[in-house]
Amino acid sequence: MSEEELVGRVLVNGSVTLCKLLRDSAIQTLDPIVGHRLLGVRRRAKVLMFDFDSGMTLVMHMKLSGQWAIRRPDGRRRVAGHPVPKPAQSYPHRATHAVLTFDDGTTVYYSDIRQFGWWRLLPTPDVDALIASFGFGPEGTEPLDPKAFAAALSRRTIPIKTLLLDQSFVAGLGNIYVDEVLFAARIHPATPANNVSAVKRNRIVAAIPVVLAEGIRQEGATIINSIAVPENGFPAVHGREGQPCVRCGTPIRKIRVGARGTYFCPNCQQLPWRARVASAGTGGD
DNA sequence: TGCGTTGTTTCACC
DNA sequence: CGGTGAAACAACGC
Repeated sequence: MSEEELVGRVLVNGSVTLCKLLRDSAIQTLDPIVGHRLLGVRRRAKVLMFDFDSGMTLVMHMKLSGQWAIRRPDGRRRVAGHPVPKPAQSYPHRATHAVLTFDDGTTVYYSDIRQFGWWRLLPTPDVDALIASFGFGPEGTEPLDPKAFAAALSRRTIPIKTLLLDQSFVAGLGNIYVDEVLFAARIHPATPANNVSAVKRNRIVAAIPVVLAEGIRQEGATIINSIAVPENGFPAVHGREGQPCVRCGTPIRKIRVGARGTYFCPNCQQLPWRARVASAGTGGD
């Protein structure tokens, strides 16, 4: 969203009112980009990069509760990310920690109710090394190589959900979207990765880019206090504990997998026979 | 008030 | 050394 709205504009003002937003930044002020033109926007995994014509790049991660709200000079507004602050209310909100103003009158409000997100300002040539240091795997928004995916799964015993959350394995999936991918692929989230059949594996490969595309289209899922407000039936399972499965009507269940809240349909997503036996044999559940 | 929340890192251990 | 699982951390709302 930011690309079409902001690229080509000059940043005329940038204020950060939460010191720790730039805590780990090489440069602790936005001064080096104020008065400069935004040349382009990039994304890798969940990291956004804004390249300015001063040779500096603003890099950011919104973590679990970051939000971008763009207000155009004509009053039109676009909001992406966390649902709080409510898009309809007035900005800045109590949770607004940075405001950017561009030369056409466009204003960007960055809010983060949990304050876990971060911004870093650094020379553009240093960005690649920073991104490399994160060790991201292949982009989930791009088609994955099914052979490499199969080989990787066969070597891992951890729950498939935990593996899909690993950004060095596939980059871009968070807790909500992993649950949605596994629902689309009809796989129990606790299934050991090496017990996922070839058919189900291919369903995962197909589902990942589709789920991420829908998440991006919606500009973030609306989940407030663990309760989803689905749009067009999405999210289908995450945040819908006790509500009927959109496919079979069975109440959605919530469990913990790898210490993460995990939603699934107990009818559509069953453990394979091998995993059930293994889990019964060790007395686990 | 302590627990839940998520993305990520760190830790002990095999 | 790498896979694993658990714990830690960030801050806040309920």
